[in-house]
Amino acid sequence: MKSVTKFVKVVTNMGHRKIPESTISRLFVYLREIASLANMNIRTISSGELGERLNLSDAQVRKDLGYFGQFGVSGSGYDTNELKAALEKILGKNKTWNVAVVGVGHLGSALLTYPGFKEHGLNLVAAFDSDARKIGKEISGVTIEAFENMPKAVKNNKVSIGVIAVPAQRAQEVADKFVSAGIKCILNFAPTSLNVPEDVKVKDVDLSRELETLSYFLAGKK
Amino acid sequence: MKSVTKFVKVVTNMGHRKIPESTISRLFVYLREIASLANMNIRTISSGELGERLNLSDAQVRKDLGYFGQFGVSGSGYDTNELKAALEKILGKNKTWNVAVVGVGHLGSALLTYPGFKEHGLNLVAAFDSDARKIGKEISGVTIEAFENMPKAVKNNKVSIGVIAVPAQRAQEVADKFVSAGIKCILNFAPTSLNVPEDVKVKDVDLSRELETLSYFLAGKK
DNA sequence: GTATGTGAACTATTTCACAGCT
DNA sequence: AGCTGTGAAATAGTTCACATAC
Repeated sequence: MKSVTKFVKVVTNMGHRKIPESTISRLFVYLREIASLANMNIRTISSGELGERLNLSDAQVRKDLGYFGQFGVSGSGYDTNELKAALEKILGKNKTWNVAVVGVGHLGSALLTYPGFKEHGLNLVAAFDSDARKIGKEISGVTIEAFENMPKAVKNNKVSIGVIAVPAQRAQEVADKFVSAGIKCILNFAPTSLNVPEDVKVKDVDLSRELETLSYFLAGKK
Repeated sequence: MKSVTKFVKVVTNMGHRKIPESTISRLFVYLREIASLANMNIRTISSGELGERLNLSDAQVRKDLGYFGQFGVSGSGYDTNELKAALEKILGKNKTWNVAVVGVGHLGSALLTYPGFKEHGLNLVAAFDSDARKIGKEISGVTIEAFENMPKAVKNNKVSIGVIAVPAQRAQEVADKFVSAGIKCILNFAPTSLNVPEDVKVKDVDLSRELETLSYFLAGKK
C-alpha cells in the first residue's frame, strides 16, 4: 500500500517558534541576493552557493528559511523566483509607512534626503524642529514645523514611525511625546537608551558606537 | 598561619578570556553615562543604578566590567572618576586615526560633514570619487580626488580606516583596492557583504537593513 | 549523486545566586 | 546591610550530521 503525503508551504510563522532577530535581518539579505539572481535569469540556487555569496554557512541559510516553511527542492536547491516571492511575502515588502522626523540638524537633514527611505516603503511626511529659524523651511518636499505641532500632525498624517534625530539630552522627551501621540515604532539616532512602554518598538542606530568600536579594534592591534 | 592575598587591577585583558563584541559596545555606553555622572559630581554608583539608567541588568554591568578587572568596592559600588579613567584606558579613547572616504554621493557627503567623526578621534583626511564632475570640489576642508589616487594618498596620509560609501555593485572593488593599499579596517556603508582577508576588520553599517526590520515589525502587528 | 530540512550537539551570551568584602 | 565578583545554570543562536527527497 502506498502512502501519499502532501506538504503545504508555510509562509507566515504558523508554528510560532521564536525567531531570532538576526534571522529576520538575514532574510532581507537573502531577498536582495535572490532578486539580483532572478534578475540575471539564474533559476535555481543551493543553500551552499547562496551562503558563499553572502559569507554565511549553508546550514545557516537553510535554518533561517526553515523557520518559515519549506521552499527548497532536495537535490537541486531553491527556485529563485519562488523564493523571491516567498521572502517578499514574509517580509511584508509591499506595504508602505508614513514617517515623521524630529530634529533637522546635520543628521536629520541627511536622513531627509536619503533616498533609501522611499526605496524601503517609508514616506517622510513631516519634519519638526524647535529652532525657530528652521521652521517654515522646506527640505525634500517637506516643510519643517514647530515641535509642538507634532502630536496633531502624527494623527492627521497617520504616521507609524517616529524618527528621533535630536541631541541625547532631548531624546527621551521626544520619545515620550511620540508615545503619547500613539506612535508604536521609533527609530532612534540619539546615542542614549530610551524608556518606552513594552508595546513600543525602538530601533537604535548609534553611529558613534560603531565608530568607537572601530577605533577600539585599531587600538588593540599594536 | 594566615594567608595574605593581593589583588591587582587588570586594565588590559591580560587573562585573554574571549570578550563578546557586545560587551565592548556596552563599555562605551557605560563610559558615556559615567562621564556624565562624574560631571554632575556624583561620586559613586552601583551596578544596579547604572543598569537602570541604561536598561541593562545589574549582573550584565558587573559581568562586562569583570572581563577587564575589579573596579568596584563591595558595599558601595563604583567610583565614577576611577571607572571613567579605567574605561578610557581600556577603550583607547585618546588615540586618533586618519580616515579616507570613497564615494561622495548623498551618504558620503553627509558623513563628511558629520561632526561625530572628529569627536571620536577620527580625522577625515581624504575623499575620493570616480565622477569627474566632483573631483576638485572641496567638502569639509577636504578636496575630492580621483579614485585612482587613493592607494598613494592612503600611504602618504597614514590612513588607518577606509570608508566605503559607494553603491553595492562597486563596493567589493573599492574594498580590494583598500586592502592592497594596506588598510586593515573598513567601515562599509554599502548594503553588501565584502570578502576580505582574515586580518582586515570590516564594520558594516547597513541603514537599509535597519529600516527594513522596522517595517517587518510594523507589518507583523496587523 | 546532490541538496534539503531538522533534531542534536555545540558555542556564545545572559541571568542567577551566593560567598565574601566593606 | 549593601554591593561586588564570579562560578553555575539558563537561554539564545549557530553548526553538525544525517535521514530523506528528487
